[in-house]
Amino acid sequence: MTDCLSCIVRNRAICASLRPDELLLLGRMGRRQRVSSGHTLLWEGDDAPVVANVLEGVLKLVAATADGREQIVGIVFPSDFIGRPFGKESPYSVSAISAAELCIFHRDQFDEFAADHPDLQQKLLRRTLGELDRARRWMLLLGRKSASEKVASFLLEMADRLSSPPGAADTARGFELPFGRQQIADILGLTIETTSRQFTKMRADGLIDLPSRRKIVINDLAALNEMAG
Amino acid sequence: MTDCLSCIVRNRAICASLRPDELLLLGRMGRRQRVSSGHTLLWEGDDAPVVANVLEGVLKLVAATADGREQIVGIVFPSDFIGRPFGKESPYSVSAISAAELCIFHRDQFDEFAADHPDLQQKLLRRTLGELDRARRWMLLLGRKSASEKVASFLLEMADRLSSPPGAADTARGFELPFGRQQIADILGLTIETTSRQFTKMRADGLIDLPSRRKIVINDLAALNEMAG
DNA sequence: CGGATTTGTTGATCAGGGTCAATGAAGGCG
DNA sequence: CGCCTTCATTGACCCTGATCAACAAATCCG
Repeated sequence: MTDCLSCIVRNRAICASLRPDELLLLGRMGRRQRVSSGHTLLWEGDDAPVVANVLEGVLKLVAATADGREQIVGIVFPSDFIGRPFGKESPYSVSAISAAELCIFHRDQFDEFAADHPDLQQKLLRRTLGELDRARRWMLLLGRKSASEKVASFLLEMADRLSSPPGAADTARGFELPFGRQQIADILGLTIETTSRQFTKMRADGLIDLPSRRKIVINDLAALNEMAG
Repeated sequence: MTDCLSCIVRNRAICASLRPDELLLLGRMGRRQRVSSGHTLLWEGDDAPVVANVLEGVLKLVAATADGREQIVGIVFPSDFIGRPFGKESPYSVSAISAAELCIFHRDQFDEFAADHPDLQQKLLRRTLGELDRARRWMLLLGRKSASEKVASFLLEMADRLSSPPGAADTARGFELPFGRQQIADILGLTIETTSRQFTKMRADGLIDLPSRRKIVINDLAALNEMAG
């Protein structure tokens, strides 16, 4: 595997807890892999033999009913961790929604390594606790919010998670979503039509601009916050 | 604090990872506390200065919108762990829904102890990963399932989690829910009326019996599984 | 550049589940 | 024991968001 020390997510991924010598060891176990948009890494219900760090790109975690309805239950960004340490099959599938680059480990090897490196395990625990908090706020959205509240909440969260990179010129208060409308619908527990109508309405009301399919510009943050409930 | 070695959840809680001498140390930090039904331990948004093991009783984790709509985002049973290690305020409130007995620790003290005891931390990580999986399956239910599918799924999960204690005579395939109808509605993202109607319909269709308010007897497990989607 | 395909928008209609309201059944407590 | 409070059920009605369908706009490629 190529050099962990120069890894783009070196300081943000769980590896940040490791010393250079430990990193070298872990690095030998891992291997980089590019996956193209749309590719599914892990299937719901199958045994998940790998875990990974995301270096680049965005992936989705999808749970589905027997008759094919889909709910996105997690969104994975660079520096996030994928997979299910400590055995068990994956309770959801994992697919790339943009071209992505991963740093993949065999689960068993990773588990073993983690057991010997408490700091790594603590990083993983912190991350998992954060994910759990996020999932639970999301449950409130899915269970109790109206379509307009859902879309407003979504835009605010995305603005927060996507427009942060400090290098970027945030002159434009805009950002580019890594999702299409159907995926947004699958995140919010709505249909694509309702989602689209909400976007249209928000634009008509002047809350946002939609300069292109995936671009969002927020005009009235306060109103959006109000709307999110 | 009283004796950890004779604790009812000794072998099921995260403490199971500790040796007797370690247990003694942790035991000195903790204190038992009874809480009565309805009492709220932690409030959403407030700093959460404590973590705890549940010895007895059932608690709920509740997230709410500004205007008071509530969604139950977690259910806590004996041997489960409560609270948010590693700082931060609690993103949901925690209330007892039956009389309960807890084993409470100061968060900072607990964090410190955990940092020195990797096995404990691993147990906590496993538990948290399990909770995250559960939360995600729950998201599918909230976002994509119909009222009847929600209630069927709920009954199946409760049958699984509640009727298991091996000592109990499972002659009757029945079990007693620790929730009232409103709480079930808050778990499923429904209103109390819809929930009630679904129960009534299932009884009319012979799938279940309702010998008393909180008792459930499952007559047709296969049909219920079918219905859960 | 231009046809084909995918993705998004808009409209019309419908139904699942919410809301409001009344009644009934349990459980609590003096 | 019997009143009172809480909790659950049932009914009537309505509204949000789903469904079905047509069309428009990007994007993909040869």
